Amino acid sequence: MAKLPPRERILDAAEELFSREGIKAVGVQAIANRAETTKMALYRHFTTKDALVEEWLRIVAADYTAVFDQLETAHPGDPRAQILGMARFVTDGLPEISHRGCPFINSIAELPDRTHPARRLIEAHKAGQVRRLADLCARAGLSDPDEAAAEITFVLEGAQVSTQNGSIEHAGERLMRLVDAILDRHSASKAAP
Amino acid sequence: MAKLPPRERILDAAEELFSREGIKAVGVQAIANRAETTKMALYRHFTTKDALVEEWLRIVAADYTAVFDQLETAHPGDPRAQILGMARFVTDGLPEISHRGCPFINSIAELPDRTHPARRLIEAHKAGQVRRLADLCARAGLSDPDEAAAEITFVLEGAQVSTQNGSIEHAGERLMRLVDAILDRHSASKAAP
DNA sequence: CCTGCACTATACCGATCGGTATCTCAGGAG
DNA sequence: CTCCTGAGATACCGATCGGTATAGTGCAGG
Repeated sequence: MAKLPPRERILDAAEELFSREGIKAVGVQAIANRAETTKMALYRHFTTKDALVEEWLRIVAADYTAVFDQLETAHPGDPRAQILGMARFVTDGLPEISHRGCPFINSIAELPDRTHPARRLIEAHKAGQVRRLADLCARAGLSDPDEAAAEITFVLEGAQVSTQNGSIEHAGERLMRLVDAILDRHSASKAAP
Repeated sequence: MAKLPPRERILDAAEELFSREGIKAVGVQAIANRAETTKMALYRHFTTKDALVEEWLRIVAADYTAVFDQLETAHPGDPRAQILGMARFVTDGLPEISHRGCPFINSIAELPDRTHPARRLIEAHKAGQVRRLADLCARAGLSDPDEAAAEITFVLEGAQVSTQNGSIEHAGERLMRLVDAILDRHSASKAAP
């Protein structure tokens, strides 16, 4: 078992602990322990705990963006398939996320200061996702792309929240059906007055 | 200006600070200060900080339940109006909640332990809300009440999350339109195959 | 007056927080 | 062999955490 370099081990440990326990609940010592290194080493790679939090969220955001990119190459010229692919990605992630929750939603709850770099990163990422979704909706010929993108965003977020608090059964399938219905409704709205 | 009794002042201070800063970010000393009393008085009324958190969430949950009750008396025998009233209530709360977020969603992010009393309270409350919503959907004659209630729950939660992270404009109106569309779709699904 | 009670004020407890200084020790250069 | 360098481990820093002990204060009822 070849160890990864210290920086990667620290980021892996941060990913695991932050997403499982929350940001404020996890101390840097715990991260260092799990990464099988020391606090000193951690502070050589990250100036402060906040910087580590920010870097962790940056990686998570990049992973989501990568899914968008991957869907674009998997379904070129088929924006509707890309949108449904994003919904499918969230659906597939629900069981794993179950009761742990979305890292962005959870983290923003612990970052009430809107000027905090990590929070700005989350907000910029979410805004980018919505913009990209609206672009896909426009390309899919929907009559009101902004509205459709907003509605789809609502249900994607809501499905994750409801899975976390355990209030909804079969959240995945319901999410898929609802996204499909939203797309249908915005496709037909111009044709059936 | 007649002061409220200490216990009420403490709960008011907890409401303000917990919902604004988060649970772990607020110390009992800060709550006591804002309530214009002392830590000692606080621990006379609440055995521990967790107990105060739980009591706060119990009150917030009761407020939500009271809205359901109030809508029932305002629109007796009109379940659809009650459902739309609930959506309107969330919509009207969005500007105030703006960037602060829903107390339940935020708190559950800081309570990863599912056996924690406060978390159990939140989960029980959310499950009750969904059950009540499904009951209204059934009374409104929708073909699949559980599905409709789940979908409405998704969008109510999602609208709050998206408002908090600032990614969606006009979230309120979009929420209302989407809930309306969901109700229409589940009303017509049996009549138009 | 006095007694009792609820509340306040303050000091303190051990633990832990984010962050840092110091100390140890391996290994290459001469 | 000595000397230097630099990374890793340890101890430590002040601050703050949740929670408590203790002494004082205002006010009711007898």
